[in-house]
Amino acid sequence: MPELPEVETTRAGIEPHLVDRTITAVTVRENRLRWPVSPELSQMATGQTIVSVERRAKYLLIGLRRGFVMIHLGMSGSLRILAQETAPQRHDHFDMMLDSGVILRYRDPRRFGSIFWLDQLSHRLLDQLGPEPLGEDFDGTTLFKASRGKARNVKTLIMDAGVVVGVGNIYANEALYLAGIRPTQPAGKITIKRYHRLADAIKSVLEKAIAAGGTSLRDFLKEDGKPGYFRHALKVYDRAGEPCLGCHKPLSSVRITGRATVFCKRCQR
DNA sequence: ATCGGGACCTGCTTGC
DNA sequence: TGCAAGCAGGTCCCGA
Repeated sequence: MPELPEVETTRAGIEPHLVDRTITAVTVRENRLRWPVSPELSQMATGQTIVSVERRAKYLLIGLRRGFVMIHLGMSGSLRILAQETAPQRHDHFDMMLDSGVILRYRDPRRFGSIFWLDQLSHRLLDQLGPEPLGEDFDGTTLFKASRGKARNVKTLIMDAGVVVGVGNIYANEALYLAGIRPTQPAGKITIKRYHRLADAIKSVLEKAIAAGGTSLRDFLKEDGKPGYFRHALKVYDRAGEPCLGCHKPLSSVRITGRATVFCKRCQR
């Protein structure tokens, strides 16, 4: 479900409910996620005050006076803010109770997500990540340099978290369409000029998606239970066979490393 | 070193 | 109607 805009939407939504609150209890109902939930999490976090709610790539980082709770939503995860205790549903794996009475509840049917306790802001899953796409240290030159000598296709390149983080399947398709670049193009053959267009397209589509509250396709809901509205702005994702919004030819689809890839043969070269 | 594919899960849609 | 196959927003890890 969540790519960077959905994670950022969630972060911004939960932040005001969490900062300056004290954690009164942590409940782990199911610890078998992508990796086991850190066994010390409940003991370390309970009684502590939350000082920040940040995001790095698709990880949420809840900063406490001492240590961090790190959450990844995987494919089907979501966080909700509950004003009061309600009976947990199937797949509600984790609760964090606050002194305000609010509960932060984690749901993840497929259990591809993860929840870790971190003593410090360092983790093997964080330390190898590339730059943030909306940061100043990411631009066309970043992509150009990472692509030299690479035979892999450009879509796989921009979805590689070691190159740039946060670009998942929806926004990779959208950004390549906006930049007029065919997803199957070998990354090593693309000019720096076109990589500048692509980096700009990535920034643009992510910013617009964040402003719209993310993309709700099947089951993504914001922390308040409402959907995001960027779905209506998608130009190619989930539109295979439908007319290109530019030239009206039917959109083509292929699979690239197992992922649905939609593009326009005329508008993307 | 680089790359593609498998693996991890559940739930919904599609097609026979 | 029922059942099985196929597919889904992620990404680590392994073997080639």
